[in-house]
Amino acid sequence: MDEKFAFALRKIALLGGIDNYVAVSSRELGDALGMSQQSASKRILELLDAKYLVRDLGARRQRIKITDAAVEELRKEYNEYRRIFELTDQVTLHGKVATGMGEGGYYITQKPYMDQFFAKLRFRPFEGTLNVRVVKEDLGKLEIVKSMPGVIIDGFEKDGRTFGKVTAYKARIKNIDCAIVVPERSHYEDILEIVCKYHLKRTLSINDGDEVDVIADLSPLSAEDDVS
Amino acid sequence: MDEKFAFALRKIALLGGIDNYVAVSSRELGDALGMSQQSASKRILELLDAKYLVRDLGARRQRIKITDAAVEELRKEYNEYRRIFELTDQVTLHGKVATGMGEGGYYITQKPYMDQFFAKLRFRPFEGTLNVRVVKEDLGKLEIVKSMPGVIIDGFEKDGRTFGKVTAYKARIKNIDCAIVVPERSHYEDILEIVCKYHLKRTLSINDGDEVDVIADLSPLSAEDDVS
DNA sequence: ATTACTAGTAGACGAGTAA
DNA sequence: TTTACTCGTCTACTAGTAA
Repeated sequence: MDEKFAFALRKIALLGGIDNYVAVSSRELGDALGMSQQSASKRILELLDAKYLVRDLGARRQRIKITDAAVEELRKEYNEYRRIFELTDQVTLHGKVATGMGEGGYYITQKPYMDQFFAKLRFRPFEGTLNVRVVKEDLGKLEIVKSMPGVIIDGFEKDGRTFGKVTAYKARIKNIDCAIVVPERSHYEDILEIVCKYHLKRTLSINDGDEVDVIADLSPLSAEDDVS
Repeated sequence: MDEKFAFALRKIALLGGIDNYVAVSSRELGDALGMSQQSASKRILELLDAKYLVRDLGARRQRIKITDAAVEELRKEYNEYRRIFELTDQVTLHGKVATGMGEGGYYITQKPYMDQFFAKLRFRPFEGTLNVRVVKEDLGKLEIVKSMPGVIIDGFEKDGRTFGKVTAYKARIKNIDCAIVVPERSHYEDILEIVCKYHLKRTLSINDGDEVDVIADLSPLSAEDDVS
C-alpha cells in the first residue's frame, strides 16, 4: 500500500473512523494531514477508489469509515512498530492444543520437506504436527512472527501434485526445540502447526485442550547460520 | 515531520539501525522502501541533513544509525497506533507518590487558573498538587495521554510574571475524580501533577513513596461538554 | 458551508553516469 | 562493487473557482 494512504487512514482512524462512520470534512482532514482542502478531497476519492474507505455523502457533511482492508493495512504498520519498540528476541504465544487434522503431518513428512528441515533446522520432524489454537489476544503477536523472514522450506512437485513453499520459525515449547511451520497458503489463521523431532504430546504429556505457551524465536541471526 | 521521513526511518529501524550502526546500502534501503537506489541515496542525505540519521561512511559500505530525535518521532507514530488498536477509553498509570516540590501548588492556586478549573472541570483544586512519579513501563502510556487534546487552561500575566498555558486531563485515583495537569513547558518528564478538590494525601491516607494507580480518562467527548 | 473540478507549478523520482 | 551527481519526466500539490 502507498504510504500516503496509510498516513491518511491512520489520521482518519484517530478521528474515530475505524468502527463508526465519522463526520470529517475535507478541510478537517486536510488540517490533520497538513495539506490543503483540495488535496484532502482528492485523497478521499483515491481511498474510496482503492476500497480503503466508504462514504456516506450527506447533503451538508460527508461521513466516512475505514474498511476492513484498510484496518488490516494499518495493523501491519502497527506490528512494525511493535517489532521496533516492544519485542526483543522472542515472542510467547499462548494457546490450546487443538485436535490435529492430521493433514499437516502428511505434508511435512514428505521427503523433500524432511531433507530441507534437516539441512536448515537440524532436525527431522516426527511424523505429525502439533496444532495449537492461539488465543485471540495473541493473534497480533502471531502476525508479527509471520512477518519475520523465517526459514524458507521450498516447495516441490510429486506425482503431479504440488507441495507449496513453507516457512518455518524456530520455537520452543517447555524448553523443547521445535518449529512453527506456516504453509504458503494457510487457511487457519489462528492455528499454529508445530513440528518437532519428538512426539510432543507424548513427550510433554499434553492432550487436546491443554493450554501451552509456544515461544517463537525472532532473532534473525539464528535463522541465518548455514550448514557448515 | 515529513511522513516520508517517518517511513524511511521505520524501515531503517526494522533493519536494526535503532540502537546500533547497521550496514545498509542505498540499494537495500531502496528495496525496503520500494524506490530506486538513487532516491534512497537522496533520502539518506535528507535524513542526515535533518539530524534524524548519523552515518559512518566506510570505504565499501556505509553504516547508518537512527538518532534519538528520530526515535522520538517514531514513538509518536507508535503511540498513534496504540491509541487506534489498544486503548479503549481509559489508561492506567502506575507510579509512586513523590515528594512535592510545592511549586505546582503555587501555580495552580492562582485565581485565573482556579476560575478556569471550575468552569471547565467543575471543581476548585485544593491548594497543592499531588506528585506521582510514573514507573518506567508506563511512560509510553503517559505520552499517549499527553498526545490527547485534554482541557486547555489558558495562561495569563500577573505582576509582570507569565503563567503559561496548562493542559488538564480528567482522571481518577481510587475512584476520586481529579485531573492531571501538564504545564506547557513541563520539565519533569515522568512526574504527574495531580489536582483535586480534596487534599488527596489526607483523604486517601497515602504518603510519599506509596504506590498508586492514576486512571486517565481519554474519551474525547467527556472533555468537550461545556458549561450549560 | 460544503465537495471537487481544472490549471499551473514545485518537487519527487528514476535513468544515466561519474567517482 | 559502492555513493550520489545532473537532468528530464511525471506526479502530487495548491490556488482559483464552480456547483
